[in-house]
Amino acid sequence: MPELPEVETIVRQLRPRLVGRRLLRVEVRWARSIARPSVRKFCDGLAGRRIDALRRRGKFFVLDLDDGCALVGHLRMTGRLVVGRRPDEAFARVVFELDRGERLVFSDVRKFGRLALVARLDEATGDIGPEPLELQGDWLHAALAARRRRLKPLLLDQSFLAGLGNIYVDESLHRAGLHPLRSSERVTRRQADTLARAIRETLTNAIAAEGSSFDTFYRTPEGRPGAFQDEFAVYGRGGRPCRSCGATIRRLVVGQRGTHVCPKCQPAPRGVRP
DNA sequence: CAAGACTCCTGACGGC
DNA sequence: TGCCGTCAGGAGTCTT
Repeated sequence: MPELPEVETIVRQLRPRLVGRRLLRVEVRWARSIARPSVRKFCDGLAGRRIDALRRRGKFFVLDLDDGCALVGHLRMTGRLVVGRRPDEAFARVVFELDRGERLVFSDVRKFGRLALVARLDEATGDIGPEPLELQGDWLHAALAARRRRLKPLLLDQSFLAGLGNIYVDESLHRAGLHPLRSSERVTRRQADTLARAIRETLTNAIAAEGSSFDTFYRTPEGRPGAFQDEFAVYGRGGRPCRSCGATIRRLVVGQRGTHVCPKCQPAPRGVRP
């Protein structure tokens, strides 16, 4: 579920509540939520540590600890982080006891989310691409030309660009007027500039709206839903009129992912029947 | 190297 | 009301 704007919102809201606090004890209720090291070493390694910083890298959140290690997590589809004295969390998978009688809870209905305790960030994230908020057209153009892939799966590939998911790829491609099946190597320099700007603007607007919520799952740590779902141009709007041109938004499947496209704003590449 | 199938999980929703 | 199929904001692995 959470993509870059949702993780950024969570990090911003939790930062003042977590930085400087101590982790007293860790309880793991679903062992596979811990990616590494072992559950035992995870709990032992965190007990007594102070949180020095909270930040984001792609869709990962990172708690830097006072011993130089980091608690790194990925929320995948349904993960959440909540802080409170008695957080109401029916699906708690990992519970961290903090000082001052509070708890940090990692809850996750579908159990896809993962936490890791690592000495170096890339042990948890692997080799991931650059941050999309700093994306520049010249780099993007060269990177697209170096691959021969359809735009949508490439933009979803975290080793190419770190942070975009299904919603924001569809929204960014619509904003840039590019079809998700367009071949990456055929994107012109000018189109790459437009796409880079569309990605930055889409994400910036989504962060300003505190992300997107359209079911019971994503809530900011303050408990509020995001508001960006009200600004969706195409995502989840199949069969409805495009807000820019009035054409009917189409839903197709690309790389096993639901994909939303305006046939007029995003002309299909050669050989693709719209 | 690229792309598709399948897997990990649970809950919500539509149809019958 | 109940059962069943389908779908979901992610990503790793294996096969073609």
